[in-house]
Amino acid sequence: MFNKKDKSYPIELVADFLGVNSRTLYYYEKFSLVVPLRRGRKRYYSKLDIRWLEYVRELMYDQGMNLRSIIVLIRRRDNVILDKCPDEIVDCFKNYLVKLKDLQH
Amino acid sequence: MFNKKDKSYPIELVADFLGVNSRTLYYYEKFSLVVPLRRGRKRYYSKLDIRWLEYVRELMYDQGMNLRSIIVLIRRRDNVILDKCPDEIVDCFKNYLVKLKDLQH
DNA sequence: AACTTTTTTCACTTAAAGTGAAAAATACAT
DNA sequence: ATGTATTTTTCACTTTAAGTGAAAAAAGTT
Repeated sequence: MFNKKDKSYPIELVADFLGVNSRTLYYYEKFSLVVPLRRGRKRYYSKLDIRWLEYVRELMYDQGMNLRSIIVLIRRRDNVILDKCPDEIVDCFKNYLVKLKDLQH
Repeated sequence: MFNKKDKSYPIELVADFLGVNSRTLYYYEKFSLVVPLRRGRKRYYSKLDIRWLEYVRELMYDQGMNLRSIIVLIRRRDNVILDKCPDEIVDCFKNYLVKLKDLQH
């Protein structure tokens, strides 16, 4: 069985799911906001990575926070703000994968 | 005696002390980041206001946070990040006032 | 009324966040 | 190995938040 930390999702899939350009994920990586696994040159993201990115997007788009603030909060291990990332987001991504498979047949 | 909540410092003085343009303080007011007392049209800031603004500047300039993030943290009453505003800042401002008086003689 | 101070408005600058397009690097199939 | 497809990287551009300059508007003072 796979677990949440297995890095197995390629960048385009993740970007599509999040509704962002893959360049945005490269951009986030510059700030170590997310660090995918590299097999050769290719990047692979885990479910936890994706869940985390979903939360980052929420903070930035719904709330208007910037990257630096999120980095500050991580550095301060500010659990008040960082522990509020719900499980349902992962399930949402699961559904997306199912839909994607359906489309490919 | 005056206490820290007495609103008694005019905007130009505060702006000078903080090293910002007074327009910046008007700008912050739009977001209710600081709310000075109005006597007629004129604005007066308290020592607590000033201490708070000092801290806001530190978060923004030293750490790179943006206004929205600070507002989010206030709304969440995030004491982890908001309680770190030290008393010395107030003393620093006191010294500034003394110096200013000296210069006027 | 004339002058000063404070506030407000408009337009501009700067930098962060993000994106498009194309070049470069790599992997893949024949 | 050679041509094709995929992924990464670079460059340049757009958009928006934050901040500022200048001048008009409003108020206060003498």
